[in-house]
Amino acid sequence: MTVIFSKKCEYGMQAILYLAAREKGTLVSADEISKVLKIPREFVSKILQSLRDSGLISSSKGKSGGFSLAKPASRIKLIDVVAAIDGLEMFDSCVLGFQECSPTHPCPVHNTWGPLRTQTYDMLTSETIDKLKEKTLHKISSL
Amino acid sequence: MTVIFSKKCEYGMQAILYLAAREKGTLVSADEISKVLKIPREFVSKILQSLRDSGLISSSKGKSGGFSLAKPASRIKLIDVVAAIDGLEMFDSCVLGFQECSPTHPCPVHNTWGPLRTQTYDMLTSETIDKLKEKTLHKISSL
DNA sequence: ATCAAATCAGATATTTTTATCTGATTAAAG
DNA sequence: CTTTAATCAGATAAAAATATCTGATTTGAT
Ligand code: SF4
Ligand code: SF4
Repeated sequence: MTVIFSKKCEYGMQAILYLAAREKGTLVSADEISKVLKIPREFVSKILQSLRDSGLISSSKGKSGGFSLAKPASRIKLIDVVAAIDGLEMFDSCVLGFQECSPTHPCPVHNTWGPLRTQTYDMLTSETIDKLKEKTLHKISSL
Repeated sequence: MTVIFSKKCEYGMQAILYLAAREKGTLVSADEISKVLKIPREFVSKILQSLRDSGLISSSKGKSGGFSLAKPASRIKLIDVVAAIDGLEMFDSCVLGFQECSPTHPCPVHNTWGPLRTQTYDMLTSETIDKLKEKTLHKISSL
């Protein structure tokens, strides 16, 4: 089973939250992120590379290189990470796994699942990651 | 990515809903379920076997054998299928994938995700599958 | 008795996800 | 210029999820 998002996506969200919390213009290495968030080093490294390809973060090579947000935290939302890694299809698909999905042929849990799905989407869309900074730092302090 | 539940679990929910909708004491073969719900035959067969092991449905072997609910549809809920196949851990875990989870160290989306998770649980828990019968039939007619 | 149609258990295969390895490149610092 | 610490791309490995196969057993109908 999974909890909505793939590991890649979860780690990606954690990492970008960490970058936002950590940022004062500084570059953060994959190694640091790996240690703080307890994510396998090479794995998070690959995820960071893909987020860079998506334009959410940028990177510098060489000694004292690392990663940083590609734009202000006030302009990045968690949904951006989801879109970049897992894609947004889940917000159009049925929780019961039925293929067809239309208002005229709702699945049996349509009435309750529909609104929940929308709320989940809103949760990822409404707040920019700078707003989540404090809570991220508090959370990380407990890892 | 996944949409909360594994394929096995989605198929299991579909199958048990179909059994509830189809039931007039009749036995339903794995082949019929496979064809109606468009699920690979051998795969749904395995899933049905595991639901039988869990005591949710019962089966008869031999010609004109098949599956039926082990108890009245009014006493089965979708959460039973989730518990039997995927387990209930998702309702205790973090949408961002953080390991530790406690009210004192909430993850950054705690305030919004917590209630949503509870609502999702409620959705699967509040209605018994006989209540979903009509909508299931309508849904299936469109496959 | 034989046949046909079904479940059943266990093995196997395929695909996807998760994770690691290898070696190349880059750039700062000594 | 050499060392060191980092990203990078591509290949590979390991694990989990998804799907199929194989042959045995059961049971109703012919
Ligand atoms: S919950 Fe409603 S909208 Fe979503 S797939 Fe089912 S029928 Fe379609
Ligand atoms: S959402 Fe809240 S309860 Fe759930 S894991 Fe995050 S902190 Fe814990």
